[in-house]
Amino acid sequence: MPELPEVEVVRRGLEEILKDQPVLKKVELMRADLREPIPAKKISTLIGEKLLSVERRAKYLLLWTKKGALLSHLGMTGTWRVAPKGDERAHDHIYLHFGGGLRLAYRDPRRFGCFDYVKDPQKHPKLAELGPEPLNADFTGEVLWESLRGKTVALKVALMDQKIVVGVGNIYASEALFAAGIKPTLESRRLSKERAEVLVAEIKKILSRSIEQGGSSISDFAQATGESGYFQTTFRVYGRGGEPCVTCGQQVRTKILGGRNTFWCSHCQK
DNA sequence: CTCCTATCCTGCGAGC
DNA sequence: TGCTCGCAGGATAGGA
Repeated sequence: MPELPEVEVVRRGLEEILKDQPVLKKVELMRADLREPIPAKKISTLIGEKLLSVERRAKYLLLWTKKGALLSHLGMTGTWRVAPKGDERAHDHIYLHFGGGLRLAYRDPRRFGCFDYVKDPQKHPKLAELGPEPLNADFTGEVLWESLRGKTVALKVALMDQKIVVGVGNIYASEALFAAGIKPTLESRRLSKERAEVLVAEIKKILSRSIEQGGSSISDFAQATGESGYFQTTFRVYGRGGEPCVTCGQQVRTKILGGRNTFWCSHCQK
């Protein structure tokens, strides 16, 4: 589910739910590992603390207490939900119990997600090497262009590289390139500065529009995190291989790039 | 260094 | 209906 917009929607939902909650009373692990072992002992540092805010960095969530944060990555299939007593489901791996009786469940069938305890984000190995946030003002066409210098990988692969820019995953990479009229197979170093500006503008536009639409699903956050109407309705190329391009009618092409299926229109994207 | 591939894991839809 | 196959929104290790 989660690229940047979905994680941001989850962040907002979690922050709303956790606002004014009493202290975290118990962390219940239903298994010892996901993609990696869950550091239960370190995480237990947070017990007895209030959750003060929820931060998003790239596709990571940081649930902050004054002692440190619980780091949560949703992988491909991770979700958070409010799970009242009786609402236990297969693949619930972690329950957070709060003083007032609220229980939050982390569910992740494929277990590609991960957890950690973070004290200083700057020093955390998973966070330290991340590239710029696409929605921040410091992510500009020039910055992107600079970081693509000399790179021979397909532009679409570079967009999914979290060192170049964070939060753009397989769907939004295809969608942003379509919106910018740039073919995903273009060698990264061949992107002109001018076209980099266009691409950055489209990335920002598409991510923020998606967050806005996902925002409407915050109310049913407890049921189905992140599954906003955006997905079914507004993809222009993703998942539409062989179908006519929404702009010109030519067949949408597909190709595996960086191990992931990629969609584009060779008439509209040069 | 950079780039590419395989891999972790379960669920679901397509096709037989 | 039931089975198998291929594919799925991420990230990383290891090899070339």
